Amino acid sequence: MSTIEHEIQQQHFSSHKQKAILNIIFTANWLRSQQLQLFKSYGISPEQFNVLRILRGQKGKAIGVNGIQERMLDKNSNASRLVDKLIEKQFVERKSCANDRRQVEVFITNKGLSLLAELDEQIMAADDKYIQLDAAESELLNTLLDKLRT
Amino acid sequence: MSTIEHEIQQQHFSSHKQKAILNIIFTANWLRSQQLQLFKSYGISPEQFNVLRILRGQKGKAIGVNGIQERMLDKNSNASRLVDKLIEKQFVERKSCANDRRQVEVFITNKGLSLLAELDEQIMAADDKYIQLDAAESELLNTLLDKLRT
DNA sequence: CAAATATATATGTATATACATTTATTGTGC
DNA sequence: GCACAATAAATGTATATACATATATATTTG
Repeated sequence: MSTIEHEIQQQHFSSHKQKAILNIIFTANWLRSQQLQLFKSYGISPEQFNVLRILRGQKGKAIGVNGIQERMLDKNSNASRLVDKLIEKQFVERKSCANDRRQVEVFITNKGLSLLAELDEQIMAADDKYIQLDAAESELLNTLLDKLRT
Repeated sequence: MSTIEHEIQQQHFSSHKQKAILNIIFTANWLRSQQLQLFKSYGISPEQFNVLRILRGQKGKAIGVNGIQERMLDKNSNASRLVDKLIEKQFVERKSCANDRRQVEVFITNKGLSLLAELDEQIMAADDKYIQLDAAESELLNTLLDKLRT
């Protein structure tokens, strides 16, 4: 019994669409909670982890704070400060850009890559375990979410 | 083109499931962003709005801070402080409980009900407009999300 | 009944988001 | 070239979450 009705103790919704909105928000919070413990044990937040993955995805190619922001899951986040936190922990480096001195170029360090290699694997293993969807259902879910935002 | 691939500029995902996780989190943030402007014009946050709706749902029946927390979309939120903010704005009242003096009973005021009546209608109208799912698709989405968390 | 335990709520602190503003630099029109 | 707008990033401040701890009251147990 993990219906949204049960989870938020609400029996009536004005429409399936309104219910879906609450369900998406609730499920996103639930997902975050599931992952938090693991993140915490590595001294990093889900948002910082997201930034690290973006940087790894660059494969050494230069990216600025703006580029990170555009690729983030939350477009209203504040990449500048997240990068600060990651620099403190030596997971990323900041280099000033020669061509355009307004820009900075952000790179993931070897220490950052090591962390990701380990944490990423554990997060994915955990996800696979507690997310009760098969590939076809996941694909359908992606289709619906993409359509929702069209 | 509002596929998640495009939105976060990432072409490769390790599985449909992993992609779905990012899609849910991204979509929840997107939904929040869509609603924020409207909330802001009424001097309230989405989380405070959620608390007000919970209180309205009580139809005058007493509920404590704990009960609010259990019904919230984010179980890790902090109902106590959200109630504080709502009291400042006179949208809710706090009464000490006679039977159990540890508890407080929280009620929505007429001012709070008026706000909800107006804002709720506008939020739902806006949602209907920018959420591109029909009732059947919404129902399917709810089924998938409920299953995911099983 | 007193001491220990449990419960309801509040509070302290670190992190993150929302949004306006600031600072530094670059590009453009005249 | 210079004033002015545009851009990249950083910063200030309010709100919210995550989690540990504190405070008050209630319940249980010896």
